[in-house]
Amino acid sequence: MSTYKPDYQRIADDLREQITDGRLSPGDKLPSKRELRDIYGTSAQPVEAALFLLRAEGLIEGRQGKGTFVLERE
Amino acid sequence: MSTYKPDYQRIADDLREQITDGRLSPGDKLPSKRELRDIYGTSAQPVEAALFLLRAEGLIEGRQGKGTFVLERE
DNA sequence: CCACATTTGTCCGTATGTATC
DNA sequence: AGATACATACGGACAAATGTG
Repeated sequence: MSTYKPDYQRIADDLREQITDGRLSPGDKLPSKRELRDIYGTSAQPVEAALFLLRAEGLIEGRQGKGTFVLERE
Repeated sequence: MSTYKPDYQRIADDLREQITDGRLSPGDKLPSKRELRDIYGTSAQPVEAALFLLRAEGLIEGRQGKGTFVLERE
């Protein structure tokens, strides 16, 4: 057995936890993708996948030229 | 205004429709990623993103070495 | 057991488009 | 005009699992 999780999953889990436990509130801006890349020590791809996942979950929304923001809970 | 949709969205929509309207049934195997690439005339990336999305939606499941299969509806 | 082909999953680097400031 | 930032796409690479010989 293995406890391995891909980078994008760890990033998504970490950000999701920050959102659900209130460290990130609706309307808050997430770090930029470049910053997330540096924070997690990966390339752009895992960051993209993590944000893609959280978008699909309806937790965040990206706004071109502005940033990525936490959405209101449905 | 524009009706543009990215490739991965078109692929995901097409496959999702095939699943929900019964052309693809639970247990059925989807075309391989290589085949999907050729079918939709894209590179691997949009195909990956489409399957990633449908996986997140719980519609399909990938099995390494075997293929991608339609799941039972929950 | 080993070699090989197939297939899914993940990651890297790079480039382009679009929108904002 | 330039910098910043998100979104999408291309090409290439390697790991893991499966099946066949």
